[in-house]
Amino acid sequence: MQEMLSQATTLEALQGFVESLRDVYDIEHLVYHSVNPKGGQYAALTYDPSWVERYIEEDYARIDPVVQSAYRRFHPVDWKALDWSAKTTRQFLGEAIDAGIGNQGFSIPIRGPSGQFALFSANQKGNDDAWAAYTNERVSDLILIAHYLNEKALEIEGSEERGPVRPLSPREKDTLTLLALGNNRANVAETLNISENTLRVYIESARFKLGATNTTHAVAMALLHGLIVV
Amino acid sequence: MQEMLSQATTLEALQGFVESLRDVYDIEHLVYHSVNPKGGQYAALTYDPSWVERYIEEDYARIDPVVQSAYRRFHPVDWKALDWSAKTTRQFLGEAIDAGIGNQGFSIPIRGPSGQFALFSANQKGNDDAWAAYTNERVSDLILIAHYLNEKALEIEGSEERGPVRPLSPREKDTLTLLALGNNRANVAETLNISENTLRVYIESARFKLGATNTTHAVAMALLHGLIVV
DNA sequence: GCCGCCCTCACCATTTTGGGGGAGGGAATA
DNA sequence: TATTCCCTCCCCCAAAATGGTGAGGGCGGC
Repeated sequence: MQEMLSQATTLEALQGFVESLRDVYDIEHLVYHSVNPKGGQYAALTYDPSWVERYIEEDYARIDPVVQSAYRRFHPVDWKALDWSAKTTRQFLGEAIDAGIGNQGFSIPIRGPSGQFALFSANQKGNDDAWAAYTNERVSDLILIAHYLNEKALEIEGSEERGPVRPLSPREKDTLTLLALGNNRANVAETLNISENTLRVYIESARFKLGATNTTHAVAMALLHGLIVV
Repeated sequence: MQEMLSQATTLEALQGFVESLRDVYDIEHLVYHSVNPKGGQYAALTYDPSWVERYIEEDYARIDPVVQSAYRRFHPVDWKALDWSAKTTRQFLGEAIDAGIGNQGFSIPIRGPSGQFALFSANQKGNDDAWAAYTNERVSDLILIAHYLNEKALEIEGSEERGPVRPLSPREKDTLTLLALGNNRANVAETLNISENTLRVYIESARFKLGATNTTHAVAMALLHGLIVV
């Protein structure tokens, strides 16, 4: 199976890979869904194309409780554990079921550097017990698949989503870190025991290196690039 | 093995688990190393305690090329592929080898929401070929272990590293997102087709919800909490 | 129906940032 | 040795952000 994946060099091939996986794993639907930072989405999945189109058209990722919940979790999420109570959520659920998505499912969140985020989901119709048995048996396999699939997808898409940036000097890192924590220039300068004038040089050079238009932008970019850790 | 892990309820038990894993996998050292956002670190590992102490004391995570490189990658990293040329890095390497760390190794980066980051590394002394054979055989197992180990560590530590925050309204998200991209208030207001005065209300209410002292802080917090996606 | 939250807009004084200069000493690298 | 960063400091002035306060309409939940 991994040999098959390693031969995939296009996103279309990934799509085919996911489809064949569905048969191997004897499940109705498998979905690899990459939510790129820039708002672009890519998916390799077994859903009905019309549902996919609608999902993207309506930007359902914003209300899809699976996406929203997985985005702030580490563990794989069983769909049963989600909150489906909100009105918009119930409506979304109704549409999804009409489109043939199973009532049982679980999703594995996958993260990369710079905020890359993807979901690998398996789902089908069925009762709770059967589903619990299935997930219990398959979860390790699916975690690994999620991992390799994401690795491959990033490789194909070109993982340099955010262009490379010049590394920051230690002082620049200190500066942006303290700014990210909510300090203003005066505070940061005091903390670092330097004059505010000096501090400004660091901020501006960091901004220049990052191609940022202002301090907020520079801090956001430094965080997203993993250049500073708060 | 997973049963053994599921019974671990303390960080000490995790330590024991990692030690027994080392024997099962016939390797010199295994290291689970969680780098918490706040700068706190936790590790379950098989290194010499004096090296661990020194590592923490000197804050070597800041210069350790394994940590630095893994932090901005998705794939597991083989230590051979790293850049060991910088002076401080070579010195660090010398100290590490003196402390008994193997010359061959690889590390699997693991990420959670809100910027949680951990590393699971395996290493030992040996030549390149033997190491390549070992990693090729074991990498899938180790990826899974890394996954479960991190899941368990977060569970034990309490994964609410950053206190919960009130959710942001759609307009607040829009606002912070556009600010994170480097727009100033005037631009954002124009983009959203609202007056700058209105925009300010969103910024301030977002700041209030997040407990942020200024816009930069609010944007940084929103990014780290996964409340906005840029 | 009331309460809370969201969306929208306004004004004014003050504080904070940004733009654009210049300058010296030190460390590292090519 | 020359060049390139890095760290440190200074000045002036314009532009932008912030703090505080007030206010109306809408929607959804209890």
